[in-house]
Amino acid sequence: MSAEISTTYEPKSVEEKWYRIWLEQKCFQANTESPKPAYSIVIPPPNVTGVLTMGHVLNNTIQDILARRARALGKEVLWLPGMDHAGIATQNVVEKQLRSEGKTKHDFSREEFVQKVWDWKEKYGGIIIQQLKRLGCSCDWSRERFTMDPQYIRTVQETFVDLYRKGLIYRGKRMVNWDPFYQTALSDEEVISRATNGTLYYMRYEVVEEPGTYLQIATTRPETLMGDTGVAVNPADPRYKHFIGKHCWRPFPQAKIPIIADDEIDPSFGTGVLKVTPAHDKLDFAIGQRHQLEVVDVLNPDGTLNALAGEDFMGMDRFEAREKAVGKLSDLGLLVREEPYQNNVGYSERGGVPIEPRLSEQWFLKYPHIQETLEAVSTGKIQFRPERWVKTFEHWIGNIQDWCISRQLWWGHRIPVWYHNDDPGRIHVHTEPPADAEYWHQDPDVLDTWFSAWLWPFATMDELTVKRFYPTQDLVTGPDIIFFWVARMIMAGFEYKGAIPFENVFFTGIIRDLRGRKMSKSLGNSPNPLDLIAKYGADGLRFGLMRIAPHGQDIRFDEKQIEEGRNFANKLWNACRFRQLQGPATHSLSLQSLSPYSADILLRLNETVDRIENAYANYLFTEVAQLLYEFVWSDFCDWYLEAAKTELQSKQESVRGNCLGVVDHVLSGVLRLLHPFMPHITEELWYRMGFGNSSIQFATLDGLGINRSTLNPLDIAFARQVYEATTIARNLRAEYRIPSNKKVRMILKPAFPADFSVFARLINADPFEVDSDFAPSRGLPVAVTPLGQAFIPLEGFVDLSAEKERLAKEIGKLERELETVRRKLSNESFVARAPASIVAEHRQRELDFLRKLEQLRERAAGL
RNA sequence: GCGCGAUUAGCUCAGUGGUAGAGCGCUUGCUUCACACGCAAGAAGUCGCAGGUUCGAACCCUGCAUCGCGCACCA
Repeated sequence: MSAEISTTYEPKSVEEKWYRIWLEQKCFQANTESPKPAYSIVIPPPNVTGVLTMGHVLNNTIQDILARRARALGKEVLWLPGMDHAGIATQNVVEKQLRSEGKTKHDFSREEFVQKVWDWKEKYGGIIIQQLKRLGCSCDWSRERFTMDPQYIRTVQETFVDLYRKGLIYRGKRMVNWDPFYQTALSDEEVISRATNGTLYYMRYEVVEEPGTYLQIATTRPETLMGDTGVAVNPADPRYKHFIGKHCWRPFPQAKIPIIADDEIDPSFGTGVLKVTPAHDKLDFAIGQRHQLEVVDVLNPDGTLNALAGEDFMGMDRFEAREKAVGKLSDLGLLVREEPYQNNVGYSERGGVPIEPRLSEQWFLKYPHIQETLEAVSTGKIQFRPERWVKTFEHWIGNIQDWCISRQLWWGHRIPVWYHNDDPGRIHVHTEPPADAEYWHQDPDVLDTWFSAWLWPFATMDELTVKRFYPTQDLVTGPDIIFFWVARMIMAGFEYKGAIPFENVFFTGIIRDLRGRKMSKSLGNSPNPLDLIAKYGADGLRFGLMRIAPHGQDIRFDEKQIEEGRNFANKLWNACRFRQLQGPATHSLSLQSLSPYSADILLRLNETVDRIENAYANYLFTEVAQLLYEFVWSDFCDWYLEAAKTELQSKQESVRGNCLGVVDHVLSGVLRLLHPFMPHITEELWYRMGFGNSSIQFATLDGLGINRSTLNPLDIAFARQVYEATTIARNLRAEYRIPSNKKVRMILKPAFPADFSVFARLINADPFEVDSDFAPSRGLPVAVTPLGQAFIPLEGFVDLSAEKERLAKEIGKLERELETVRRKLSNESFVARAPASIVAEHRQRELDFLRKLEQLRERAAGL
């Protein structure tokens, strides 16, 4: 059982070994038949093209902590994993591959191309699943799902058909966000606005009815002027009132266009005159509709200009065309001036190019259950953590627009709609094609990836699993997909399960580099988590990251912190190693004869367990990590184990045994408490130490806390006095430049009779004498401690002035502290209004300071 | 323009009314029989600024500044 433990923990082999065993033993499989209470969580499905990022590490570590904590609390846990087919991202990977071979998707039929994507997926997809396993994630892999599994596809199609029949899905010609790079429509959420440096061009259009009179117009997009079908001013603008109803000349291709009045025109912007291009701007389109302006679309789907723009522009890219249009205006003497201008331009999230507002025929969804969704979050039926995201959520819901769900891609869920070849108005909306399929053609578009993702919490579950595990308890995700995913899942939950899909949503922060920049591939500032795992172990990475991941705040990543995680694992390893060198774990906890130090550590363990409980209740994972770190490193290793060495070396077997019982109790508890954060090392030590015969992940936390009434408060007070005295005495040693490993003679003039052997050990005093009648000689260095005065009889000369100076410094410090306390106590309002306990505390402090001062002054006076 | 967040030691960050904290880094001393991925001791902070509430404010309120994020506008 007790194989020898090396002095340095080597995570790699241990971590890989345990993960393999866990899988073999099916430890993570959820049992629908289990009588235990259910706990479930669904993974935010990573893209099938994805590789593990620091964001994934954070997100999935938190989920694993929740899952493993739930197991420790006796729950039947389902952590359901899977992947998203990630429409654009995946299609792009394959298209890129084709481009490198000098081909495009149009060299293949649609079926062939889709097959190629599947081939890619089988061969390279899902690397991230292996990476999540390396991280230690306790997902039920037997239930791994993909958003393009046959069953999932079926559910998506049924949903589409159902919503169509309910009238919530409809087809329409509307202004949509068009990505000219991928040549597809996008939802509003996929457009990100970026401040962009551009130019505001001032040009002039001649008024037809008044030759020689010009209207000045400011625009950032001169390349669309060929699509202008009107010029608009504010009806109340005195500068232009008399032009309303007249016309002006569009310079090229030359045409008469009307001057109209519309309230939406802001007279203070630019010149107060807007050129109206209904085909290429949302506002212009709306104005055009109101005034029955013609719609002239001068752009091709790929962002080049078409024949309507004129022959000299035809085929030209939109940004080249901008230069050319400016040049042409200038040549015609119509360009007045240009000025630098910063405005926000909508970019395609995926394509990275400016989007074009474009009029096109698309499928839209009217969101269901908007009101219930809003209420679920506002009333806290679904808890957002941190809560502040509720406001963002409410704002979005309040301004919600219909969702454009069709995408002009090949990879994805094909829209289950067929149009009759002879009469395109006749449509067949069904999960199955029409019986006389040869007379029909299917809609070429696929659905937005999020249209499958919004069904994730239940579309991944069979009937029995839904019954047992839906709704889920926790969702862990980034706030960047609050609209894309979180909000929509709630609506789908109401629509199809009549219930919320999850009770809590934990929003993680974003991991940034030390300069505060988002981590990204292009910046090259994102460390590879697998390199970090190789260097520090998965447990080290997990713990290190959790210790710096404040509650929902962004995180500045510093590899030093991960190193700390590794060091902590090593500390734990060596604490266990120390215990193991003391003999086998056959000692049980006996509360009958606890030493003061044992009583103290058990109380601190109790307090730590309580605080951890409380931190978990509030999803404060960083605090849990911090509490465990402090307890293990400081309370247990630095203080308790060092104090316990005296008992462990006792000749009395019962003293030794009692102490080992406490050490085992605390260590076994610590391993169980740490397991959610550091699953591998805790499992390894659990077995090595002989604390259990089955996996630690199912070990409950029962019996960890000790009934406080069995812990003698006087014992605990004494232990703390010893610790305080130790620090003071060690400080004195250091002041006198005595190396910490050097044994020196010390004499304690005790304040009260007690067993001071542990004190002697902790301050490395040998020989150590206790002498109530000790009469120190002049200038003998002293540490004034709660246990009494500890003297170091130095060999040879004693530097009187040095000791004098040292005492004066200490006295000065104490006097300042005393002064602070006294000032407060002499304040009548303080004594009258502050709670009695606070006042009493201050009084006690005053007494302590006085007592110590008195002793120090006495020593100083004797010099 | 509206909203949200941040501002605490050189660095990364804890700390929601009662003596300013941790780790790293720094200084000093230690291969002390678990651990140098370690041990001990130490230096280091007008808690962004200005008001207010309170016996008492890093913490609550108001205003401001700087940085970041989101939404809207974007001719």
